[in-house]
Amino acid sequence: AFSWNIVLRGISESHYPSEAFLLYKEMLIFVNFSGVSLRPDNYTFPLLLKTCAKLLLCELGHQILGHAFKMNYDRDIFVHNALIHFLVSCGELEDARKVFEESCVRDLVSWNSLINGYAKSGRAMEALRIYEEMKMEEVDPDEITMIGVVTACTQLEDLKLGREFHQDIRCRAMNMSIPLANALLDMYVKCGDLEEAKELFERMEEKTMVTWTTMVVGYAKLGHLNVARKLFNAMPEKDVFPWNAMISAYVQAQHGKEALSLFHEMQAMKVEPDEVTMVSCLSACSQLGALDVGIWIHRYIEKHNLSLNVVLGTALVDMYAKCGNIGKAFQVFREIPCRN
RNA sequence: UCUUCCGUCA
Repeated sequence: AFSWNIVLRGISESHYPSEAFLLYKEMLIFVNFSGVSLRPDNYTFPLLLKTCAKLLLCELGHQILGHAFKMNYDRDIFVHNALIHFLVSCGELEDARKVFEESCVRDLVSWNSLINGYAKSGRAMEALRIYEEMKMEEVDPDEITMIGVVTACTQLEDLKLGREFHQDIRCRAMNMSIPLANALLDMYVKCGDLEEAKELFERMEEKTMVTWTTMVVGYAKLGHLNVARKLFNAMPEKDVFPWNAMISAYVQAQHGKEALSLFHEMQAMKVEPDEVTMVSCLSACSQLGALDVGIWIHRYIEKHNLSLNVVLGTALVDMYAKCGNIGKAFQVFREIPCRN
């Protein structure tokens, strides 16, 4: 099982994680030279559950869980923690909580899975409450715990509490990982404390695209478009996220022209636009009455088979309507699945 | 070889 798990892990981190399930099936029917069949072990199931969580395959996850329990891995801590994470990802928070509470095996990772799960699902207050419980039970938080509670502060726009956590992190001399620094940065930005964000940003010796994008968004949101743009230009590398951030910043500031010119620049740099890019650019077209670009985007969407969901559909309808082509607007409107 | 973390949209 050891070598199978290694391959399984590789596949899970690849571009085609769903292949992992095929390998798992093979694993179940595999019989080795001596005629001994292979058993998935307690490392196999967490891997599979994680992949289910990532792909939101709730049904399949429950099936795999059934296998794990049948093979008596129902008391394995890694399986439990993976299960908590899986349930949280499927939005089954109550069940995740139940598994956690009824679990006879519980460690820091279990707490982290639950806290971060609640925080990511937008239930900040509950995340913080669980954190309090954790401290009552005298479990020491680590930097991953802190990411969860800082994220909760971001949602609540609770700058005061966020600062307290930042202080805690410093006092306990916790490892300031990049994700944690990014989470703090995001907290300061969303709470409107750009000064603190800037200081932290400048002190970070290692920065990722997330770090830069967080700052770009921060300046843009407060209307400092030129500062945002300078940061954007200074970025050592850019994937679709920063491009989207900058484009949408221009759109929100009613600077449709700059938005579309960035859109062109982005393509020149060979960055693949996605659905978010399209929505922003369509808004820009609406602002400018740029029907030609709008039609071009519409074709692009069709050519690349980007799914016409409500958001994208609405943006298209809006673009056609505002650019004066009501007939086309109606036509697209009728094509939108599950309208609201 | 196992579990937990960050940024963009009408």
